[in-house]
Amino acid sequence: MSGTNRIMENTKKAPSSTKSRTGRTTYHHGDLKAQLIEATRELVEEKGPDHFSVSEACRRAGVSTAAPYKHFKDKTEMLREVASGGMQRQYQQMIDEIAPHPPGTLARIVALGRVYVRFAVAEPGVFRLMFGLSKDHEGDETLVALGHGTFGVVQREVALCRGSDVIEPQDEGRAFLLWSFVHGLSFLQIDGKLSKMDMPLDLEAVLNDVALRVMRDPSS
Amino acid sequence: MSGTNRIMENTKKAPSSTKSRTGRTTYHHGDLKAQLIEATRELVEEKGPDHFSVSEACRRAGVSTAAPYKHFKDKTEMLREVASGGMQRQYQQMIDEIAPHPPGTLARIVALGRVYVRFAVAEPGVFRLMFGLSKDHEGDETLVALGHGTFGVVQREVALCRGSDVIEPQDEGRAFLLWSFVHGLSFLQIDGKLSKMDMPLDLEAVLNDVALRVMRDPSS
DNA sequence: GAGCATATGTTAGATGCTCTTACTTTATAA
DNA sequence: TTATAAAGTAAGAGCATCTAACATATGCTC
Repeated sequence: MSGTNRIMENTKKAPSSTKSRTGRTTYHHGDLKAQLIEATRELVEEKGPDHFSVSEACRRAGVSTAAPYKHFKDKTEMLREVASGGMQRQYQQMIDEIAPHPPGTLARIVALGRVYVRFAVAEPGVFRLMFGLSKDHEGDETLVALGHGTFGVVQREVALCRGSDVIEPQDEGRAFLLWSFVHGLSFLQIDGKLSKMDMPLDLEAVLNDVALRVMRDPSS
Repeated sequence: MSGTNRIMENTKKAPSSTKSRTGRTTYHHGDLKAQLIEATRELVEEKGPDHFSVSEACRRAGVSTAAPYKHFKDKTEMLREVASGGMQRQYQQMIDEIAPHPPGTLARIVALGRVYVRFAVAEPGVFRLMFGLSKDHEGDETLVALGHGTFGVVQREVALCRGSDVIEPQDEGRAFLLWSFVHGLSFLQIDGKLSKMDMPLDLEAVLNDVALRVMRDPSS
């Protein structure tokens, strides 16, 4: 009588049931890959990208430490999944944030910067993963494509702000200045340099100031 | 080659002789702490701050893996020493680079930015250590003090550029904008984001552009 | 000098991590 | 029913950090 082991209740197909992270009743997990990615994301936020450990993620998902290697090549691939998810989330937030403002206005430029910095502050671990240790995922096509997509939005908005539908070199230059600035601001913020320097930050004011300075004709 | 003086002079006692990193003839090393810091610095550059290992540094210095713990509390203290050294080097480079230019000129502002970015590109590992993983050395007074010193130079130069000897809020604001920008530019550069975006960088041009935009009166 | 205290090495090992190999269990579909 | 693939486990190799106990050189006091 072989088939009547522990899964008495599952008479039909009824694949792995439980989704609770702790109490698993069946041999197969059912949703391990997604849960490992989520556990990785949480741990990256809690401990930082450097101190994330596969073992800890396994503990949280309630599986052995060997289990992830059926779903991921190695530790860096798990991190890459989280980075990729972050890129997509950041992109979507940008799209959502500029939507309410009329095209071609400074408000849209400011909105892009706001999303960038807020994302970094809200998810510093993932942000650091996305832009920090490039060694682990420098050749990843997906991430590069996502980065291009996001930066493309910035370039388009800068061109629109100038009243043009096509992106020209000056737009790329301005977009680059904006990117550099919010990128630096984000890192200074999440690394606590500003608080250490006793520099309170009025984000909206600074973003407006920078947007104005960058978008203005330099020869005036 | 300072610090090895006593060894040669003292003919009688003749303590640890060799300074070659590999072949040690005596039980005691003679200059282990300094050599461990240097090995750490090299490894941080070669493998990045995250992939530095104490064992590897020990191998390079030719000592057992337990030896460092007579000189450093733990791994992070070794890294902190390297970070501290980097801060001092960066500070000195700034002082040297602005010296040739007349006080109160934009050229000095540009020079500060040039040092910042060039340092990051020349020593990306140490730079990342200085500004990246704050978790390991966020409470270090020495590093905070060094940071204050460096940023103080920027503030002073900005005020001078305005024609004032005293630093006022507007100077702090401008210094902060400059810092954010070169900080972001540095990270984008060393993380290879610019090359991936097919964005060649004319550092001098960009620094001049930014210095002008930031130092200019925003209400013009 | 002699002898002790201290500084600075060593070896051995506890513990934790990543990742591999070999094996077991379950789901699917012919 | 049964072959096969998918998805888990256990065990362990290899490397890491760090501690403890021990060994040796240096420096200080006499």
